[in-house]
Amino acid sequence: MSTIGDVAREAGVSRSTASYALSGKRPISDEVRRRVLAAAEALAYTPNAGARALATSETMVLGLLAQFHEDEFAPAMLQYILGVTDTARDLGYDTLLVTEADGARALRRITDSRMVDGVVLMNIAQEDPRLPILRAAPQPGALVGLPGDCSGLDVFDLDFEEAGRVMVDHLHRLGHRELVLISQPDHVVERGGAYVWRLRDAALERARLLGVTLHAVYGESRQPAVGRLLNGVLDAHPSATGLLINNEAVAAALPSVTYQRGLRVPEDLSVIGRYSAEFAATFSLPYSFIESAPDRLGSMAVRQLVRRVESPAARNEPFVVRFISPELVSLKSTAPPRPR
Amino acid sequence: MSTIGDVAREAGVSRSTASYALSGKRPISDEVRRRVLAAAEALAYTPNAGARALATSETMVLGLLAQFHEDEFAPAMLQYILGVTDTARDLGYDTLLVTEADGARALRRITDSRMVDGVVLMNIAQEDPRLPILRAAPQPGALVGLPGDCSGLDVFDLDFEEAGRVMVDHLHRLGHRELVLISQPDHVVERGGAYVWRLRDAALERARLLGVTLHAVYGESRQPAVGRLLNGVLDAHPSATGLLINNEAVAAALPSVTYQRGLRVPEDLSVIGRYSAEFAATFSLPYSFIESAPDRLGSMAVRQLVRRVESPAARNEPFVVRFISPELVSLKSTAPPRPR
DNA sequence: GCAATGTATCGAACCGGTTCGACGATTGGA
DNA sequence: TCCAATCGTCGAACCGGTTCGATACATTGC
Repeated sequence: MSTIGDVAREAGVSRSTASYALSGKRPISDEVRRRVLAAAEALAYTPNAGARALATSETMVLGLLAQFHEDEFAPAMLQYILGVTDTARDLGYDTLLVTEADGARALRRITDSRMVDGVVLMNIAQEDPRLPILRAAPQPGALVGLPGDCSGLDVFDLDFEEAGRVMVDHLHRLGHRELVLISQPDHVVERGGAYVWRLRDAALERARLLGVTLHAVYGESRQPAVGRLLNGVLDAHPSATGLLINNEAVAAALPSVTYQRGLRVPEDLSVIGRYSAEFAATFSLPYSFIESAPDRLGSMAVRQLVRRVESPAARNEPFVVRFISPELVSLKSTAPPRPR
Repeated sequence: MSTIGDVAREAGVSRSTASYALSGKRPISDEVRRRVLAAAEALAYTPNAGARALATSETMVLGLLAQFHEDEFAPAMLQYILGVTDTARDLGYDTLLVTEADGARALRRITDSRMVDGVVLMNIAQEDPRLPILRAAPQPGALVGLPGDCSGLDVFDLDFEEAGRVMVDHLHRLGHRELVLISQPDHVVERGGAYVWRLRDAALERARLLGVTLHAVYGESRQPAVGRLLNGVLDAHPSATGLLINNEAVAAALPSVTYQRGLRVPEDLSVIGRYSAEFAATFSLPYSFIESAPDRLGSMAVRQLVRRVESPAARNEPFVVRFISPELVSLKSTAPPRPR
């Protein structure tokens, strides 16, 4: 491989002149610039990333910490990841994907060694052990997901509270008075997945205000437990007329259960999910849903991160906590209730 | 952040001595080693990745080129990715995930700039424009998927030909004489997805030998087209008693279609898929399937890649093309045929 | 006609590691 | 007692970029 020294020699100038001609950071005569560019072209010169990182303290790489837990629905994660990698590339960055189980250690490794200019954290827990490390790190970071303590961090998440209220309001307006909300499995909550109770508590509160009965149950995330759970829930609450689903795996499993039981949606049962349009299309889910906008969230996180990485001024701006408002996309899976 | 110079000063030795004490590449007295390690600990010293890469020409990063096409089923890809990242980490490497649409340009970028020590390529096409670049690159590479020309490359893939034969054999043995094989969409083949016709042609050949009628149809990968397609296929071939599915999206969509049509599996229809156990569990697919072993393939590719990266001897070994033999996992979705 | 200004280029230092060759101090053998 | 070998450490060079300060030369102003 050729170095900038080779290019300089080929063009008959010094290394520094070659560097300036390529970067444009100092005025260079047209003649010399032309020669340097031609030499670089001829030698297929590409700057060495390590050397450049050493000299400039910029790697043009962002870290992406994502975790794939047994009890979470992996396909839903993928869209967040693609939102991040696509936007990063648009802004000129590559993405180091880290899926290590010990996220704290991984974070320390990639920040301390200066492999990355910034990091995006996903699967944020209420008390996330990675956050103290991120706050102390020299690089900026952005979160997709809401932790207990947002201080010193840029945070992006869906407004799950509002999502819970929108779901309840919508079915209440149609006349429903008894609903079931299926959340994520227990472990997700125990691990600190706050979005589960954020949506649930807001939904319960709104239901209470409206005089609607809301049964909140935990879900499952793997088959065949999901199917059993769904059947159990429908058996246990025969008079419930609406189903709210804050759990991708349950949503994906629902169609076969309703077919099996001969339930029609929305005639016999109204259903609202919470996932992305992409997810709905992939799994052909015929339910109205709250758009969870994973690509938008990933993209927003990266944009803010890159702002801070690239501008010293931006690094001192106050931190932001930004919620995407839930949008209810209607696929006509809700209707006025009818006793089952 | 502290540098090795800081550590050396703190320990009262030269930078080179500190380096040797930490790496163990030259004998160092116990006393000095102790002081250096203590200093490194006290200063929370972590080597700068860029500097080390520059000095050693090793980045401890592997590139992973994956593409997410509109007409492919994204969740299936995820498992290959995790197979790669997990194994890479076990071997001490981080993973640069590149999902850029222009894979050839991306590959050139990360190899020329020496950001990675090696690359894993996925979504291999018959005539893949990335392969000439990979062959010319200074870093070794490994492929998950079989291209038209394997020369100069390590290649890992499922034995799709054998998979096609196993499917046909299995149903033939049960007494089936008319089958339908649903493949990937047209575009996948046009783009060079050889695995589609590798399985299909082998299945057709075996069916011909056995005197079995095999209707080979293209699939779809997005809803609602998938559902329409499935219904169309079942309408068009009312006397077919077995379904072979080489298409994750179609497999995922099949349960709701069979429920809708009141078809029982395996009583009315025998079904065999081709996907991973993980995929089957995630989507609660009740069909016997050929295990496509994405995690194993990703892992094998990385192991071979790292061997070549780390050992100059291994770099000169002959290239390997290794096929995983298809294993039929029975979930009892096949039975002797009965006219529909 | 000469100082002041501006423009294009060069040399050297630096980023933070690793590694090679040399050197002084100890040890062992003759 | 002297020399060779061994061990532990140091200084310097190097990896391949970027950037600062200096310099040479051309241009402008008075």
